[in-house]
Amino acid sequence: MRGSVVNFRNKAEGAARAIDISKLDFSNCPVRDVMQQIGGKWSTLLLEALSQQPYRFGALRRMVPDISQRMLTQTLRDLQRDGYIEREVFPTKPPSVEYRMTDLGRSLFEPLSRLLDWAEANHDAVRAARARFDQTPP
Amino acid sequence: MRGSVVNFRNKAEGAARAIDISKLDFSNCPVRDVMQQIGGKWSTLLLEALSQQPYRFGALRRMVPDISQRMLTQTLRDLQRDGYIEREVFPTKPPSVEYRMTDLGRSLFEPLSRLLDWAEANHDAVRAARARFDQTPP
DNA sequence: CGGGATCCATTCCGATACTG
DNA sequence: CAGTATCGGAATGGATCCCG
Repeated sequence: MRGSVVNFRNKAEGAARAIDISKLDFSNCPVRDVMQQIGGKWSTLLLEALSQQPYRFGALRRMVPDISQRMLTQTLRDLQRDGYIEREVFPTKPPSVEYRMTDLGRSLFEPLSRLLDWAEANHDAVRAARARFDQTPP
Repeated sequence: MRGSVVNFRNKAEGAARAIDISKLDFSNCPVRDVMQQIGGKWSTLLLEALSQQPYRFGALRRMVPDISQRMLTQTLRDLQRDGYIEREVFPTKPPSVEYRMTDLGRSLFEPLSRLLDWAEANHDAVRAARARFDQTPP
């Protein structure tokens, strides 16, 4: 398993004592840290869009019709912050801004894409399981 | 791309008119529907744990020391609802409950695991990008 | 056109207390 | 042991208005 589930080495290792949870830094866990961002409501949708080709702000907005302007801006900024996408401003009037994937983003999207393929292929099975669960007596 | 980004066929296709967003059912989008659950704060951690072997409630609690009892219960129920894990109750005194992955869960964890591998391998790059972004002038 | 700033609703999550 | 119930705070996301 990737280190431990929480990805840290207990400094009191060898001492079979209880560990002080408050002293641990769980943000060092890659699973948590990366999945946090990927798991956002709009992240994968935008990564999928930008995996095809660069798009401008307005184009992305049209591709994901129910995203708010605020969340589009914010999600794009967060993806840029993590190094998955780049932002280029063209000083035209009115200005235009283009977003494109970075190499890091493309390397992320490789395994991510396989997961999305799975989601599409097994969506029915998941929905069926859900329906079954919801119908059994409480 | 998997259908459109939002995964629906515009029924007014061919008519280049604006579509009525309020009439669309975005929950039919597998990407959204599956990633929603996977993206939860604890889901991947628990899936990773259970991908190894079945575990009891208390064991999972110890493997993820900072999860609350409430969230452990709830996340496990949600994962069970989606068909990724099974729950078996042994009517001992006191009762013991074991959680194990289903075939569906194992098939999900295959691509998911690749993504977690990526996260572990590229965590430093992500953190570096983040630090760079946060240091550039506001 | 591509945002920033504000305000508000919802949802998520943790802490605590109680139970078969 | 493995939950359930309730509460409150934090985080998340949407709506609206403004701006260069």
